[in-house]
Amino acid sequence: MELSRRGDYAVRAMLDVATRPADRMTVTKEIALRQDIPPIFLTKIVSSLSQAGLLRTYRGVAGGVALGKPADQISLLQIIEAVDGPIYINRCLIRRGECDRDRTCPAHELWVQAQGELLGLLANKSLADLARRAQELQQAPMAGFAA
Amino acid sequence: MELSRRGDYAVRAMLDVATRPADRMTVTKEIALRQDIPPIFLTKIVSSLSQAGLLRTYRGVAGGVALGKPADQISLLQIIEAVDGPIYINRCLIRRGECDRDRTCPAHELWVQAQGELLGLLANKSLADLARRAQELQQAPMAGFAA
DNA sequence: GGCAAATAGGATATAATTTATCCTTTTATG
DNA sequence: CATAAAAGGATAAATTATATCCTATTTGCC
Ligand code: SF4
Ligand code: SF4
Repeated sequence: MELSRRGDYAVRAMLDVATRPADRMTVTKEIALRQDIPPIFLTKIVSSLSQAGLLRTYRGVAGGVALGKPADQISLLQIIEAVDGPIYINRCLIRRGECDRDRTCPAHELWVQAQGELLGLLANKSLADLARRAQELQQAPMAGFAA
Repeated sequence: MELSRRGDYAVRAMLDVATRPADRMTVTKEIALRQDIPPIFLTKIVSSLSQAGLLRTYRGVAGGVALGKPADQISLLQIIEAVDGPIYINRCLIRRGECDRDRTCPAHELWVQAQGELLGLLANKSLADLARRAQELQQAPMAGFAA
């Protein structure tokens, strides 16, 4: 019932790329440093994100990674499913018939609903939303003590 | 991101007890048979449910288990948390400060919201709701082919 | 061409968690 | 006292998650 580290890392990595100047390439190792993600592990994650088309990667000396499409066309759901595969909150939601009780199981209906809401939320939240919010949070004045 | 087997079993076991005649005791082994749950594993689950007050258990020859309180006062959330511990969909929701980025992390806010919705759904669905729905589903006519 | 810097990918190690069973004890009934 | 049930501790087995290592490939630049 918990998001994998991979998924959390992937979101942070995408956010890191999205909040850098778009004209310069971002290098995986630097993302790892800034975001405190195990560097070699991150290369795997970047690879998945790249295969999903969410990142574009460039090899070689001046290489690095950049967004594969505009940030407002990348949803959180896409990011997470790119690295963790399809999300399901119970196994009967993998596909119909995966659990042979699903026709008569009242819990099944509940999971269908819960999953729908979760996926909806993630599908409607874009990387651009997050990036915007990230800036707000960074600029936010501290709830300071000295007036 | 997936419910544990334990959690799924727990819901089914509770539902099984809730849909039996309340005057007779239900025996764990029989629940296991009916619900197709590994019997010894189920004893552990029953034990957790009992410690959480959701089941009352009785040892000895005429023993067994019964609901610990009325079915409409038992939420799905209680059942699942009784066997799996507190639900959190990302580790920053375990407690404040668990991830030191949580003050400035835009993803954190998303998880807070998602978790709120999920827990709300589970907290508002009672075992009685499920039991009622179970009866409906059993009585429901098949979407038959022969007219 | 050859070196250096970057991603790609396969294999593998390590750790953590989940699932499940075994064995012994305790409790209650008749 | 024999039997049937739950309780609980220890442990096994399986699965999954996390992370690293090593080699290959691509690219820019001198
Ligand atoms: S919730 Fe019901 S249908 Fe889904 S896995 Fe559990 S038993 Fe099967
Ligand atoms: S979502 Fe943000 S706050 Fe939560 S664990 Fe990930 S990085 Fe930390």
